[in-house]
Amino acid sequence: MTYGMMIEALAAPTRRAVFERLAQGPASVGEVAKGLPVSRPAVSQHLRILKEARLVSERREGVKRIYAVDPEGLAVLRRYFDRFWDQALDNFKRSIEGGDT
Amino acid sequence: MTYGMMIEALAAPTRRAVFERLAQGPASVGEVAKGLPVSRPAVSQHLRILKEARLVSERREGVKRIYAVDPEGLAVLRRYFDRFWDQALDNFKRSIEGGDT
DNA sequence: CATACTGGTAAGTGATGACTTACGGAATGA
DNA sequence: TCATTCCGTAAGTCATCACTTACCAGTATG
Repeated sequence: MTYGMMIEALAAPTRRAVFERLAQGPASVGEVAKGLPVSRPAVSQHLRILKEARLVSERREGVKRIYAVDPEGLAVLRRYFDRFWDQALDNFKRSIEGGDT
Repeated sequence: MTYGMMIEALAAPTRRAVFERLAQGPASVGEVAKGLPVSRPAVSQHLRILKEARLVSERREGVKRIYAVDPEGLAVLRRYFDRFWDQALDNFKRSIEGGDT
């Protein structure tokens, strides 16, 4: 069910923006907040959700906390959609072959 | 921005269940509703969202409406995640190569 | 110690959204 | 035409959630 949390995490536009920012490269909370039209606490809350969903990881560096996307989490999501992709192609093929006996 | 609508569409658990049911094969509204713990109108509303997001397509068959997943929509989502996958691998490589001089 | 950064947490608010029941409307079969 | 089956839509409700401001804790630097 972990992919469920991931999809829900990426559903909120602002949170998706946070994630896409981190995809460009690791950043601190303040750095992410600077590029977004929301407050820093809002970003902090979004990062918590993303971290719980295993989409980003946190690394402490002195007084800062550096967040980065977690490749393993992304892999889970990719596998999820790949599965449906295969099923969809299967169904599509079957429907063409007129197999609705 | 169409992938945004898609992710938001798949965020709701019930709606994701509707989509996953259709991934197994096309079905009518009633058939989908029969396998879920929600009312038929609820399923109907979910299907509308999924259709607007281009994740499913509708085909009229007599008095019935057959819904099926739209492979093109799925392709858009896959491309979206593939892009981040590539970026994530790039960042990962860079971080290993100790490039934080 | 005092100050200035960092950032997580609490509490409150306004909006969104996922449901329900009730209804209407189109196609089939007698 | 009448009844039946299929389904979308309207309206209302309850919960969730994304955001704000205010506050507090930890780490450097004078």
